[in-house]
Amino acid sequence: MPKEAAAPGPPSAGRARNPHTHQAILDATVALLAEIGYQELSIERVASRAGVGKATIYRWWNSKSALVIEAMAHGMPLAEVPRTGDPRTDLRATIEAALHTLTDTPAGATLPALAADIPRDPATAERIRQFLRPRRDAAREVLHHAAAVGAVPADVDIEAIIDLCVGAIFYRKLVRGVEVDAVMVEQLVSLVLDGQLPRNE
Amino acid sequence: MPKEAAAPGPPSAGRARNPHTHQAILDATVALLAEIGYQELSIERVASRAGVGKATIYRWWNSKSALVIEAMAHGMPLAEVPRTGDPRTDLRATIEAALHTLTDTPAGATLPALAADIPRDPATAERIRQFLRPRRDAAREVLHHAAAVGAVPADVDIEAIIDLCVGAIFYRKLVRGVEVDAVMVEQLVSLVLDGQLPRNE
Amino acid sequence: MPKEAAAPGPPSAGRARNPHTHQAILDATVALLAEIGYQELSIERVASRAGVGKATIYRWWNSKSALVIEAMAHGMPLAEVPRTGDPRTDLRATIEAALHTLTDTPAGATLPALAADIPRDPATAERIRQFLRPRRDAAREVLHHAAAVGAVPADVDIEAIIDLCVGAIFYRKLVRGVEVDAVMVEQLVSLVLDGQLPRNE
Amino acid sequence: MPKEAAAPGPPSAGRARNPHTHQAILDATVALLAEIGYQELSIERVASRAGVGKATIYRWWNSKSALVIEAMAHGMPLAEVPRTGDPRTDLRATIEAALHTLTDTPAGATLPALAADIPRDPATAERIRQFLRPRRDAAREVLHHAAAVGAVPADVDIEAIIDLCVGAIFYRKLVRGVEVDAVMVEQLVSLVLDGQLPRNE
DNA sequence: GGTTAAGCGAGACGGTACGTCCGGTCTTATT
DNA sequence: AATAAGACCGGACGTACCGTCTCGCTTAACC
Repeated sequence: MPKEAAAPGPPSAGRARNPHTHQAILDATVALLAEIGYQELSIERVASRAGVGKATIYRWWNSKSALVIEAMAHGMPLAEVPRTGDPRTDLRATIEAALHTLTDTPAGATLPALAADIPRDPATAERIRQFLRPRRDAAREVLHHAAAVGAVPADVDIEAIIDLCVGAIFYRKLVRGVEVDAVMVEQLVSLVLDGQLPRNE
Repeated sequence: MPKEAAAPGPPSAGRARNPHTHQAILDATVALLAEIGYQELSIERVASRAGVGKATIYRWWNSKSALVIEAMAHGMPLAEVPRTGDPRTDLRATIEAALHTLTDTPAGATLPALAADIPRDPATAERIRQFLRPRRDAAREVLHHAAAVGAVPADVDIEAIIDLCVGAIFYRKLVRGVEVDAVMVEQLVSLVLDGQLPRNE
Repeated sequence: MPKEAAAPGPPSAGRARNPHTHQAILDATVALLAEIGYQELSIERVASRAGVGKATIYRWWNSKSALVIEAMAHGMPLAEVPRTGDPRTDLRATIEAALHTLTDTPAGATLPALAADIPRDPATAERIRQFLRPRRDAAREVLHHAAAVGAVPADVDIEAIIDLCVGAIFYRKLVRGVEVDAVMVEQLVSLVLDGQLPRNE
Repeated sequence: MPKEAAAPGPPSAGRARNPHTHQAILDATVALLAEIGYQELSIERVASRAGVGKATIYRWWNSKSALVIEAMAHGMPLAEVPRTGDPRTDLRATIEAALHTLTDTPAGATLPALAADIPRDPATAERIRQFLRPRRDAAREVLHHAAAVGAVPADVDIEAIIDLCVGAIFYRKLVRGVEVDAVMVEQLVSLVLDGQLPRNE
């Protein structure tokens, strides 16, 4: 997101922003993220790949993390999760989608690095939430429906449930570096819908 | 941990490693971690702070993350969690200790950055687990005891429980940048001991 | 001097050049020259100081040196040298005026930088001469009068005399960085009027 | 000249300076000076041409002018002026050598730019004098000999004579951009040896 | 107890990237 | 049509670190 989104404030003079340039930068960022990862991605490389001056990037984004998050938010498609209406099926699909995003897309590998930037730039937290928002919205709807049909208690804390499920996957896979398998997905589904603590098989 | 702990290679002649130097490096790393954080910490600064040549650091650790994890493992005390024998009390204390570590110590701010290094150097995952191990051991014991006294089912998947609890806190605080309060701790205790999903107050 | 002083091109329609703008640019240039010197002066700063677009400057001057020379020519007053009719007095005053210009005004500090631009843009040489012309005219008149009254030989090469005197001062002060004092002025006066080579005191 | 020539003070530790690197930088500087001139020469280009890191250049020279002057001092040969013992012949040859240096070598085109740096870095003046010193020494000797044999007055101010001759050429050619021909050389010789002011032909 | 190889500090080195400034050019809206 | 504002590409700035490489000194471990 640019330093100032589309503030209609003062009509301002000057040349208008070139939208092609803007898009080229985001595209180059997404491409490099997939190719070389967040750590190796440098503003210099993005500029060169996008055929753009470095200053143009710094004009609109004040840090690598800001650029990357906007690129991810605009350039990484939401997993299309079919909604059946069955709480169990839908919840399982939602968790699997989260697992997929964290495990199989550049976003997964990138999120810890972005999170690491929060202490240095608190605005990063808001940007991360902005990226997560649409994914989280989908999960919230599924749980909301589950509560509506009585599959979970009506006063369940949906935000906490989401943090539990995503957090467990995130932590196991991205922090501890342990593979997350279908068993864990099933454990999470059972936990939410059956109040069943994870058991050993 | 040095590249080769006690390599029995050709002990022919030569000189042994200087333990003072080794310790000075770890101390400087811990100090800098607390002062300026992981991102700003550079090998060069550690060397200068420790009064040591850069090459000496590279001789024993092959990356910043390796050095930092060893420094954290040796230089950051384990929270002393008193054990009462009461599952609820002990579990709450354990979760609070985890929360404290993630929230109030340099380790919390550092973990995401270390995790971000995993894709580049898979050995990092093992090192992170090594740092987490003693903390995790404590939690495992508490849950083991809870299972023994019937406070949780006997066949509960202790590893999954730990990932759930720590993951939820980690994710909410360190990834989403949202404060974690006592309510969440209570929710986690209830979840584990009562099979009670988090509810809104 | 504008690229086309009075371009008689297609005066058809359109709008005339704004003389206020023109003067504001020259004023800003003179001010910045005095404040920060030629090297630090940038078109960007001049534009900003003058409240003018960069393109407006580039439209009328094609280089920093062209702008600065015109600004100096129009914005730096000629030293008022009183003419007594006495060759020695007038010559001394003329040399002192040159010394003053080279030593105590921004022009002195700027001339070497402008000269340095000659190899890149030969037009610079003509512009420099244009700035020097009125100063040189004054000196020429003094020497002309001296020749007329027989204080110097009638066929003396006035241009060479001027280059000798100004060159010696310029070279000693601005190239070698050595202070030029009253002794040197006297040496030059004696050289021209008495044919007396410089002596040690 | 490096920031600290060869100060034998503290024997200092650390790796010794690599003389090949040092020479490669000076060589690249001289080559670029001849090819593209002082203004277009950038530290970046020198580094790349010499196959050297930029920081290595900055370690030993703190500015472009410092580097260029040392390169010129070490990389540009002194004109070999044969000494006959005849004051007129030798003086003429000396002046012609100076004319040659200022007119036909990169040094000439470079000197005004270096001089322009003096106000920003006074140390530049000393560096320029260092470059001029051997050339000036040669001239001084010639004039010294002329004084010894009575071709010029015994108490002549040799430094002033040199500034007069070199200054006149420098100023006419490099500042005013006017060609300097053999006539001027002859005028200078006559001035010094005959006390003859320049005359029109 | 003398020899010797490794440990070590210091720091030079080739690189890469940083974040900034400016040069020139071009576009937009205003006057 | 000339302008103020300012976006844009490109190039260079001077700095910080990276990880590697000498240097010359010190010191433990072996003969």
